[in-house]
Amino acid sequence: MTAPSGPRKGRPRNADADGAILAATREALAELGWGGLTMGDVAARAGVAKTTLYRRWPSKNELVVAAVAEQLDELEMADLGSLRADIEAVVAQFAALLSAPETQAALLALFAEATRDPLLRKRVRESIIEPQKRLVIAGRAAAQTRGELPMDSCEEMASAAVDIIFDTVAGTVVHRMLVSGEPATAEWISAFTTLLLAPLTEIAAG
Amino acid sequence: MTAPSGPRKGRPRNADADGAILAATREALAELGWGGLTMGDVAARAGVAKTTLYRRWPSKNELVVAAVAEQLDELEMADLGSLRADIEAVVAQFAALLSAPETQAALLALFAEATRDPLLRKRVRESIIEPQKRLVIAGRAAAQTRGELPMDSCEEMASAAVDIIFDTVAGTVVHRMLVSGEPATAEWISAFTTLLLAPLTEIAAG
DNA sequence: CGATATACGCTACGACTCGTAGCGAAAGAG
DNA sequence: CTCTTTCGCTACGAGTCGTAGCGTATATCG
Repeated sequence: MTAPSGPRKGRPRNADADGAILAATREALAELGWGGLTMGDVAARAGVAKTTLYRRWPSKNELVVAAVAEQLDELEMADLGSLRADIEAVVAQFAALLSAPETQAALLALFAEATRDPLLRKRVRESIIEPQKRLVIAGRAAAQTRGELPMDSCEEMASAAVDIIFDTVAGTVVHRMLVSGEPATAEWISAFTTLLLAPLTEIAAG
Repeated sequence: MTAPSGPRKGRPRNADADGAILAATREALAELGWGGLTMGDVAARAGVAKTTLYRRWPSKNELVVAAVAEQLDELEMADLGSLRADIEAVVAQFAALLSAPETQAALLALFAEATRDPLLRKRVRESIIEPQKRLVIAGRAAAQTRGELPMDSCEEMASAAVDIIFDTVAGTVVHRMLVSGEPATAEWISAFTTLLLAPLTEIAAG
């Protein structure tokens, strides 16, 4: 379904233009931010006319959402064999994602817009937040099968544990990368993981 | 120093206008977001002329920074007699403040703009982030006098501890309230405090 | 009291951006 | 060849930022 049955008659769209425009949007977003980004500038960077942008996306907001969504389709998670390694991998992944200036500006601009647009907020949560939560769930499950963490006594506690761990990891990394503005060095990741490991078993046990 | 010795001659500024303008800014920011907020609209809401805004703040950015900073000055650190109670109280305060839509939109819009504007980023850190560290400092001092935490072995370690604690608390609460969009229930606050208390003494001890 | 100095509201302005409309030309389908 | 769609280009109306000028209101100083 949703077969992209493009128009069968007429001049076809430039297939390369979409990627070039979205890349130019992310580039401009990194340099100028949401407010400083202009459609004319994006068009010039992509080497197309401004009217071409509006022919493919109805507004500046929609264009930026599409540009960020395309960027966030790369997220994955690996089982590294130990709880510490998995946590450090998750933290490093967050940090790497947030170290790109274009992602910083794009994500925060999206979050800001989402605070007053419930539809956009829902889309951000489903496309960005929940997938990251699955990383925590997978890591916990792997640690439990390895015997590093006790099995969940009940489903409710497990869900709460996932939420609190995710909020702490994501929140702290985001705060450090975006607010403090300091990079997540290997030393910092290791120290934060140590800090996180101490109470983890307690919470997991319930 | 920095005695705000205002001009001694000439018509004095309307003392009520500052508060009205900042309140109008937060209100407009909640309804329209950063991009939708206009200086003319803020002036109309506050019942002043647009030129009055520019007479008191040099730009839209600075006005929003001041509006958000004023909002966050409401936070206070209460001495409730135990470290756990103090932490839970300040987390609850912070969460309650961030549950207001106007604060959500304001903070996120500000952070988003700050990712591209180093000067604005610096202003945000100085006017909003750094002043809130006083809560951590006060809470730690109270806990130390009560004997719940050891005294600082050296100033450098104490400063690092304050930074880490603040980053974790602020980052986690902000993330949960603004990004995940879930309320900070009493259960969540209690669980997060437990998570925070375990490594706290280690860090404080150095 | 008058002179001085500042804040105020109002209007207008230049520069810039959004998003749209119209034009001729290009590129494919039937 | 004809029809349809996309393309780049130019121009436009509406709206915003931040500034300047003007007359007026309200304070301090001599």
